Amino acid sequence: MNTVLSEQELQRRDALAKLEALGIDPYPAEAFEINATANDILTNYERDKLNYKTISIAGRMMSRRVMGNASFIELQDATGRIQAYLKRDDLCPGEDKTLYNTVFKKLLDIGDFLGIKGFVFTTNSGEISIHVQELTLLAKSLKPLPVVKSADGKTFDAVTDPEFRYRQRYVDLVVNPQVRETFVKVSKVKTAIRDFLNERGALEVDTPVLQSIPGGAAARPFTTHHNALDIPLYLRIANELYLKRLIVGGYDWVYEFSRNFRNEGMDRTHNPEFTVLEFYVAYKDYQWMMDITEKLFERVAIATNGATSLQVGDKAINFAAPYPRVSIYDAIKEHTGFTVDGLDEAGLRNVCKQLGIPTDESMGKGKLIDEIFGEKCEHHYIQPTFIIDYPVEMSPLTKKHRSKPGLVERFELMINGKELANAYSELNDPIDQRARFEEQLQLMERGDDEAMFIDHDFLRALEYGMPPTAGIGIGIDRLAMLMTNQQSIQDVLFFPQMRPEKVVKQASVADYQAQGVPEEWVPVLQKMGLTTMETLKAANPNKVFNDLGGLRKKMKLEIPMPTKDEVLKWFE
RNA sequence: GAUUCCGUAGCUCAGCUGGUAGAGCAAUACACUUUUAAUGUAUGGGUCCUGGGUUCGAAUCCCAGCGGGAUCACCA
Repeated sequence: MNTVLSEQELQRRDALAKLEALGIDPYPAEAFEINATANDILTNYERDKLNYKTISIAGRMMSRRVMGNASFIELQDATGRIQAYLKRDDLCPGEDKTLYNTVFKKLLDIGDFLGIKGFVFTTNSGEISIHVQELTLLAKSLKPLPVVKSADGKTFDAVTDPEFRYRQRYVDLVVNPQVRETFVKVSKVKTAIRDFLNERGALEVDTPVLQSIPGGAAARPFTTHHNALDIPLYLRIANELYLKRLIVGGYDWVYEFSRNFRNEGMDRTHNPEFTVLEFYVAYKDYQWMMDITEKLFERVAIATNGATSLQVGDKAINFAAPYPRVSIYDAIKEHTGFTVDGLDEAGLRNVCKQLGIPTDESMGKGKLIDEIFGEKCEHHYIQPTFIIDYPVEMSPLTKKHRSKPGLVERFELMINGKELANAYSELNDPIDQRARFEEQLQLMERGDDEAMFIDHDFLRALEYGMPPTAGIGIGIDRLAMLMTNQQSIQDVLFFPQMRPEKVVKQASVADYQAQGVPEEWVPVLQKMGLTTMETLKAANPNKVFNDLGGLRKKMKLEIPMPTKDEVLKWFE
């Protein structure tokens, strides 16, 4: 990040000063009353012209076409862009034409926020426009926006650099309307889920983000420290164990949009913080959960895109319920030909070897089966499919299967070759749960750094009794990616994680003054690239003195030259 | 973390086997008093990501670093 001002930034600061000199506050405090939006005018004006005789609208000026005593600008508000027409003598009915000639033409810039009052009309070339009668500057913009133009569906000079777009998302949102659209859809996904759950009597809750035991999932947490308590705390990797405590407490359906944090790699589908919707329902099982899940996804698809069918890349995905249900063993058999049902650890390792899947000593039975599925099966499930009945070893919080020994009542929902949701009949036998946690401890000792810790308070809660419960976690960011047809998680998060930007270290004006440099010469030294005291002192005093004269002329500064002796003191 | 590609004006991008840094938009000034990304003329604007090296000479070649993208690994 460079803090030296560019030519255009200096011009805008100059315009700012001139506005103030004219008595115009570039950042007025008063509210600006609005009675119309761009989209409202464009969609309704033609059939309701009488209602647009005295409109008041505000937004950013995104383009300006001056033609002598008349001009056209484009105003962009939250709903879109509309053209406005300014005529000098309408804007300035009296003798004083300053507002048009100076303020509008010289001192306003693309990106400024304006409030305009006037009436709507249609131009000769047929474009619905606002005839401006009053113009108010609402906020001056000091940094030039990238100018993106478009016509006939073609876009010119669009800002596409991902680094620019993610670091300065505000600019991305201003100049790329389709990005604003994407995030509106992301919001619709969440609203649709809330509506769906609230209609059925679910209770939205909040549980701790700071946890002393990061439980409920297998992942590496971020660690932090609480000063007053003097204890380590972890940012949550999941909220599962807290929601189940609430089921113990007597609620029968709770949900939370949980911001989770995992200290792992980042890529197109992983951000260190991400959102998972979890919900838990008393007296239900995973069969019921599959029924409700397919209804939920169907609802979300309709709410965000208006249809159950959705084109994602080159694939059409159909969210209409119901979805097929395939056991993980059947899936492996179908896609590899191997029957892994009943195999022990050594047998599974052998299968992995034959399939060319690398294994290591820390992997238990569950992990091995997971590897085979992930490697050979997962990507085949494009249409929504429930993969069900997982081995007990990979599911330490899941109830044992009612009829199939060695398995648990669990499903994952696969869509477009990716896992979108994970759900199960919750384990509510406290004795069994304690034993499962202890197995996790053994995995940890074998070197699995993602195995779970024992949460004794959670076990105590289970000992008071938890009703049979079905629970699910749905990856909201990935669901949003799917629903908005985005390839990268960074495109459905407003501010994806980035390495912090380097701020170019720069001396302040006070630093220069302390060195004896008069304030008016500071910009000149900065122009020479002498932006720190170290570079200044290391510079050749004779050359600096000479360059001062040259730049004084070039920058059109009307300040007297310092003497050479005065300049030499800057280097002491 | 590994591999690979990229980093040039406010923005989008050219810049060949090394020879004084370029265009369009944006900006400034003037002209034109008119519309549909696109009026004309002129002007200003650069730490060619940073630091080394090779060379008479580096935006260009080499090395290292920084930042980003993509692929992979881990995971949701």
